[in-house]
Amino acid sequence: MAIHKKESFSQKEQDLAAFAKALAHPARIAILKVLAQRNECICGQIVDILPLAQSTVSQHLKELKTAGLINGTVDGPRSCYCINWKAFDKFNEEFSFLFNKLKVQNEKACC
Amino acid sequence: MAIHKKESFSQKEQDLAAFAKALAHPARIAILKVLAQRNECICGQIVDILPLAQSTVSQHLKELKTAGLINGTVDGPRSCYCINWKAFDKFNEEFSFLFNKLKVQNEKACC
DNA sequence: TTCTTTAATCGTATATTTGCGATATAAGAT
DNA sequence: ATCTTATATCGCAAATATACGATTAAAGAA
Repeated sequence: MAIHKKESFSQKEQDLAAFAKALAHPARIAILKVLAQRNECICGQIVDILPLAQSTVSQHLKELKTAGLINGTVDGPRSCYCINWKAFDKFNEEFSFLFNKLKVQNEKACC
Repeated sequence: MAIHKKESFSQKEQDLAAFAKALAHPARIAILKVLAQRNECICGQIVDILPLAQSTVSQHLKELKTAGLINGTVDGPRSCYCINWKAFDKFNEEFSFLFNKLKVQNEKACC
């Protein structure tokens, strides 16, 4: 592909895309669902639920954390994770700003 | 990676992930923004705005269309696109159902 | 100290995505 | 019929993502 052009887009566009990207895998959706239901979880509990190897789950958790969707803290030999609701709120807002606001003013018939 | 395991997740998880995936690139966010602002656009107008080749834009449009985020109809030699607001509403709902509802009941302190 | 438990990271194979030029297609204009 | 315009598709190269086993790291238990 030669060169990636992601940088040529606005920061907001990149941020929204990055958030969406973190959600763009069913395993990560499933992880978030578990965290939402239980408020917090250690990695092992998630490994027990998902049909994936420990290393794979750990990698997905890392991506979610890097993207800012979850928080994680070390607790002895284990790691505790929970959803970063503030991030969800922020992106929900950005998303609405970009689309829903515009939607109201021009949900006309189109092609 | 051997085998893809996406199939082992629930349909709703897969659907949400697929929607997010369509949003997971700044170029596609930018395209949606343009469509939201102008209600409808032909491919060439988008090509003029984005810093990408015509073939690349066409590919992104195809992905958005396949994922159901936009509608597209042939209009003589050109193609007209617009946002499929119904899809946005549907996924907004799914998303809220999965996360926001749970959020209200347990936005406790966590790790 | 050594053993066990828990999780992160490394290395690697494979699949998918991104991007572009070139080409094909389709319809209106000449 | 040929030319022009607008877009889709093909073929390819490079970058990323996905998945897992093996290894490492870190801390509590024996």
